Amino acid sequence: MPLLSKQLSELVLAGVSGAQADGVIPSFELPEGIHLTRPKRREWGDYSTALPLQLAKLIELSPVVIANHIQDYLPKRGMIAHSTVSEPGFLNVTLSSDWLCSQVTRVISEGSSFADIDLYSNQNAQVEFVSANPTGPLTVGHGRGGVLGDTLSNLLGAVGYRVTREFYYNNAGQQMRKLGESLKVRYMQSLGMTVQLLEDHYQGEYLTSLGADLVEHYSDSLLDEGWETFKDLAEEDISAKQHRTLRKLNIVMDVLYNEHSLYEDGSIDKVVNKLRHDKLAYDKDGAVWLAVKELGGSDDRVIVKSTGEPTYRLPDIAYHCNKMERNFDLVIDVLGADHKDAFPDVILGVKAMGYKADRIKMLMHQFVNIKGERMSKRSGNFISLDDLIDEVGADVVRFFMLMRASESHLEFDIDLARDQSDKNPVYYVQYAHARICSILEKASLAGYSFMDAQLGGLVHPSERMLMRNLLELSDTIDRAVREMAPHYLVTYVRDLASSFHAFYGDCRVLDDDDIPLTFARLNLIRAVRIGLARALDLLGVSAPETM
RNA sequence: GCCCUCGUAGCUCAGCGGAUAGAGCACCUGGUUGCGGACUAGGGGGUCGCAGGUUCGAGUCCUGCCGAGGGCACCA
Repeated sequence: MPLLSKQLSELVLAGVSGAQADGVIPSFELPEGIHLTRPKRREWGDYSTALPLQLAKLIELSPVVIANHIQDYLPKRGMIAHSTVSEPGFLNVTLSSDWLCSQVTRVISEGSSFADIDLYSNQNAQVEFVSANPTGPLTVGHGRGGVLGDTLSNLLGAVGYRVTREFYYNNAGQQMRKLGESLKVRYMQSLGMTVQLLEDHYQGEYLTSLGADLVEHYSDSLLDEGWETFKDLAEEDISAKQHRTLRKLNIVMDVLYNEHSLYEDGSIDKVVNKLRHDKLAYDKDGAVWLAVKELGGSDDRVIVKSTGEPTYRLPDIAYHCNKMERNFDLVIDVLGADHKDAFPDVILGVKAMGYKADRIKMLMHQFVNIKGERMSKRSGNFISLDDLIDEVGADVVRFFMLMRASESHLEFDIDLARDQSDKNPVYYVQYAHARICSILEKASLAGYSFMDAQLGGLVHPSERMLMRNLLELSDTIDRAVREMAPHYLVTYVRDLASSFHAFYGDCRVLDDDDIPLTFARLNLIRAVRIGLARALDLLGVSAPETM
C-alpha cells in the first residue's frame, strides 16, 4: 500500500492542480511531493503542510489566500474528513474516522507485511558490517555496528531489497603474524617456559586461555610449529567466538569475505597493474602510491609498502571492486568513526578502476561509552560485547544501541539497562505488546470472535491517535531507509507503545454492555499488536506475549 | 595545523526549513473497589555553545570562533 504521506500529498497536489485548471491560481510545475508535518495542537488536525507559504514566493498571492484556494479544490471524500486553513498560511487536514477504521482492517488482513513497501523489489543490496579482524573478542563498538547493520538490513528487506549481510575480515598481513607469535608465546608459557610477549604483541587474556587449551589438547607437540600454525589456530578460535557473540544478538552473516582470498585470486595485482597503467599509481621511495590528489582527494597514500606488502587500502579497493562486480544495486559500509576517514580514498580507488562508485554508501557511527556502577567484574575498565550481552540481555543491547542517532556518541547506561522496571524503555514497549496479548487472551476465553466485527465508532481522541501512529510505520521505514537511520524505528515503536498505554487508560476494551465497540477495539488492538511486533522484529528485539 | 561527527531542560537524548522547541530519567502533585500499576494525567525546569549571514520564516542551511570525540602511518 502506498505511504500515508504520499496519499495525502497526492490529494493536496490534486487540490493545487484543480485550482490551476480553473485559473484560480497561476499554473506552474507541480512538485513531486509535499512536506507534511504532524501539528502540535489538536485543532490543527492530523497533518499540516506549509505548501501555501512556500508557493507564495512563486505566485504572487498571500499564503492564506493560496491555502484557501487549495482547500476549495481538495478532494474531500475518502481519507480526508475536513480541512482548515490557519495563519500564517498552513493547510491542515483531519483524517476521516471511517478511513482510519478501514485501515485497521487492512492491517489485520495484511498482517506482519502491512507496512512493507514495494519500492526496490528485484534489487540487490549488500550491507557490510562488524568486519572485525580475527585478533580478539568483539568490543561494544562492534556491537553498535553490528546492530545498526543488521537492523538496516532488515529495513532494506522491508522495502523490497534482497539483502546480503557481509562480514569482511583481514586475515592477512603482519598483524596476523603477530597474532600467531603471541599465541605461541602463551602456549609456551602455559608449558612452563619463560618467554615474554613483545610490546607490539596481542596482550589480551583470551590468548592466555587459548594457549592453555592448546596444552590440554596437544601437550607439547606443537613446540616445533611456526607462527603460521598458531595463527591458524587463533584465527579459527577467535572467529568462532566472534560469530557466537553475534548470534546471541540475532545477527547471522550471509557471507564471510576474507582479505586473503583477494591475494589468491589475483585481485590485488589487478588493481595495482591497472592503476599503474593509468598513471594513477606511481613509485616513490620504494613504495607504490595512489595518486589521490589526481583523483580529487586530499593526500596521496601508500598502497604497497617498500617491503612489498600492501597497506589496508589496496585490498579494501580490491574488495569494493569485487562488490561492484557482484552487481549490487546498493552497497552500504557500516563503519566506526575510527575507520570512516579511509572511506573516501577507497571510493576514489574504485572509481579509478572504472566503476560507478556512487552505489556505495557509508553509515558512520560514533563510539559507545559504557557508564554505570556495575561494570564487568571480569576486567576493570574493559567490557567486551559478550560481557555486555550476558549482563543485560540481547533485547536490551539491541534496543539501546539503536536508541540514538548513529552519528551521536552513545552513552550506554548499564544501570538503566539492567533495571527491569518501568524506567527501562525496552520493557515499556514490550509490556505494551504483552498487555495486548493478555487482553486478547481474555477476550478469547470470554468467547469473543473477531471475524464479523464491523469497525466503526473508534472516535475517541486516544483511539484516533493510536490508529494514526500505527499507520505511520511505512513512512517511518521509508525514512529510515532513505536516511540510513534505524533509530527512527525506535522512536516509532516508543510512540506507538505510549499511545497504546494512553488508550488503555482512556478506553476500556472489553465491555459486555457495548459489544460492537468491544469488537472494534479488539480489532484495533490486534492491529496495534501487529505493528508493535513488526517494528520490534525489524529492530531484532523480541515481542513477548507474557513478561 | 588540516578533515569528519557532535554541542538542545539537572542527566541521557529526539526534533524531515515552518506555528507556543519535545521525550525519558530525576524532582513535585494527582489517578485504578476496572482488560497486567512494568500503567497513566499534570507541574516546575531552556540564551537550542557563541557571533554573523541566507530566508517571509533557522534548533535545522552557510561562514567564523569556542568546546568534546574521532581521524590525518610504508597500522587496520
